[in-house]
Amino acid sequence: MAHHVGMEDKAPSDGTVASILHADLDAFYVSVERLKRPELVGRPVAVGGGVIVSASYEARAYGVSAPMGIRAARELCPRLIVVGGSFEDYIRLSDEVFEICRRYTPFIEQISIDEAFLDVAGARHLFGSAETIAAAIRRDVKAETGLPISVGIARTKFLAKVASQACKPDGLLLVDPEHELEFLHPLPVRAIWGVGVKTAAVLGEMGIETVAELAATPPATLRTRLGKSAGAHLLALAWNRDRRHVERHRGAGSVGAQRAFGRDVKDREEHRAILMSLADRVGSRLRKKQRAGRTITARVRFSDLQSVTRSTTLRAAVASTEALYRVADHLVEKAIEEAAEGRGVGLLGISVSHLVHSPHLQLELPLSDRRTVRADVEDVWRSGSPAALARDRLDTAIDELRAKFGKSAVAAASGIRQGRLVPDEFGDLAIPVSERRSD
DNA sequence: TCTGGGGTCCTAGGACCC
DNA sequence: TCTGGGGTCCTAGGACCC
Repeated sequence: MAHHVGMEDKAPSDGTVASILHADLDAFYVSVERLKRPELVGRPVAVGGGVIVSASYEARAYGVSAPMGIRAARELCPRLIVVGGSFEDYIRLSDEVFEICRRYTPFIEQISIDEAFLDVAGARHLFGSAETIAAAIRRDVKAETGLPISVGIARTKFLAKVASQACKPDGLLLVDPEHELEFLHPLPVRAIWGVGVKTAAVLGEMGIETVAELAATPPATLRTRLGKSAGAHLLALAWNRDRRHVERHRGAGSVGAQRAFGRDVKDREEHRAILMSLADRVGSRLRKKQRAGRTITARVRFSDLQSVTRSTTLRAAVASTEALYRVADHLVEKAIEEAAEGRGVGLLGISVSHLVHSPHLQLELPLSDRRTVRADVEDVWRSGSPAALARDRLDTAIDELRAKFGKSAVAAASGIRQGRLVPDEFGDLAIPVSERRSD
């Protein structure tokens, strides 16, 4: 890939000065809906379909939060206004916001649609202190998009994130390197990024409620209760030891899609229809990114909300709808056989990981005049069996060769049919490793 | 309070290889 | 043939985040 040209991917911050910003849009989806419908301002609003995905601060005051069923939310807040989401708008505005941030520093790591880390260590001589830059970003974002955004500033990524959470909504908070622990230690352990309900419960059993108490716990005790890595990690964070850099270009590690039915489905044909549309979504997103993946995971959630996964790793990466569908269907079959116990299915999901660049296979073809040509083949599988898929691909390749080499290639069409796919035999691509081994 | 859809990271056991 | 240690890869599940 040609992305880094002359510029480091890792940000320049040396960890001694507070120059990491965490910028986080406030109740993002709700804020966007309010731009379109100003009458929603000041009222308890939530964006959601089956469940709440974003709640305004007025709604949060009643205890409404994501993910909560809409009915339950209405019980807490009868005046709640629920609006449907418009994801294209969210993506467009998110892009606008982070483009504004980019005026101040190229060192931006976007971690979700509504938040990003920025390293402004190298930008201070141009624009002023980190605090000045944060204020400018907040001002520009408000003026140009109308959206409120909170910014936390600290010496580490972790603390910047804690700071932005602490100053929400529409706030700005700098944690002075001299007074980090005074800020951090009184907070509840849940304020730590990575401590969820389960971990907080385990810590609670140990009598640990605040970050200060966590910080004072012997490492060995934490390791035995939370695991080696998690224990060490949380203890480090409790002392604000965090050496992670702001990283640009963090490509996704997996791509997936899932769908909940909202009811019990036992019919395999219905499952297949859903799987095909999921495979199509995942496949087209992969192809758009010029990526393909080797490990396919299918998720099945049963009617009682218990869910299982089955996965397989192929010898070569795939990105085609057809291959994803076939592998996923095989995995779902297996999951149901092994775990359903008569229960119906409430959700199906497909996810692809182990991603590599360039999903294109290269085709090596001997022409009838003894020349050999190589061609990249577009990922366009359509038919059913591996053999038929191979033919389908070859046909596509032949079309391309005709366009590239003209009549000599057309005349050599029968010779081309002897072509071999490299680096792998074609049919292998959609066959799980574990099954192939037996032959 | 029974809940969507997109992700990340870690763990543990087993297979397999040297 | 036995024995051991180390490393990598794969699979399944779980916790967490927005």
